[in-house]
Amino acid sequence: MEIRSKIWVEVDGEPVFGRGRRFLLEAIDKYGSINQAAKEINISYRKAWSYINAMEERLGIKLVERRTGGKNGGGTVLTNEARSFLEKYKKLEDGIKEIVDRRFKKIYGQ
Amino acid sequence: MEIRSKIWVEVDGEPVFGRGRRFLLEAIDKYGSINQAAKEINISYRKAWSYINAMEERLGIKLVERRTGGKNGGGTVLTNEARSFLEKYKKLEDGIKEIVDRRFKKIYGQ
DNA sequence: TTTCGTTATGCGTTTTTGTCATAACGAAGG
DNA sequence: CCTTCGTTATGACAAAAACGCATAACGAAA
Repeated sequence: MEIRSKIWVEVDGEPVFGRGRRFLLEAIDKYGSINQAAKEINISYRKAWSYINAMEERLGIKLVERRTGGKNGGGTVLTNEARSFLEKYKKLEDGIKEIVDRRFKKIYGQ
Repeated sequence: MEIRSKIWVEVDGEPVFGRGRRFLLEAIDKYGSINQAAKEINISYRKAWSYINAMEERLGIKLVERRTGGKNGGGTVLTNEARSFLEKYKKLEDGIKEIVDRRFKKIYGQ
């Protein structure tokens, strides 16, 4: 028996950002490609693409700069707004899991 | 933009108990009836029934005592094990939301 | 034996989620 | 000029999960 927790951001009651999308943006930042990022975190490109579109629409922020075609087929880089948003989310999330785990051990014991 | 959080218990990687099921058990305790409880928390009886079955199977604990037929058509009461489990979960959950909200205000607020 | 409000459950429908196939793009190199 | 390559971009179908309707069974009391 284990405890799990998650936190996420909503806009108008619709989920807009959580741990999965955090990993997606971080992977895009690392690889410069939605395609590679999706492989890294084990989701389909289609899904990654849908996530990004939904996030941008709901947040009203342009998160990525996409280039299609060209050398290496193109690519995608994070905007400064995306980096800033990501940082805030990381601050929010980091440490929560530890707090929850500690409580779990204390209450359920051993 | 608002923050949301949830915690839940898993067994073998399968979710087994969370806020919704907490409310369900509490409502059963209050009304002595799965049917009334389901109405109270706005889910179908079918769903409530499925939840209970899955919980009991995965936890390996008998959570409710069901009686069918008879005066008032029967009813359902919580077992002592269920009450004990519920108490632990409430201890675990209560306060987490406040911690998360405080962080959110601090990081995103004003 | 009728009534009543439960529990119990099969099954078709709807909604959501996931996956596959394929087009478009455009810089670089031949 | 045109082929190549690894991207981005989407439609359309498939699979899975969730939903909820319809109906049976139950048994104490009147």
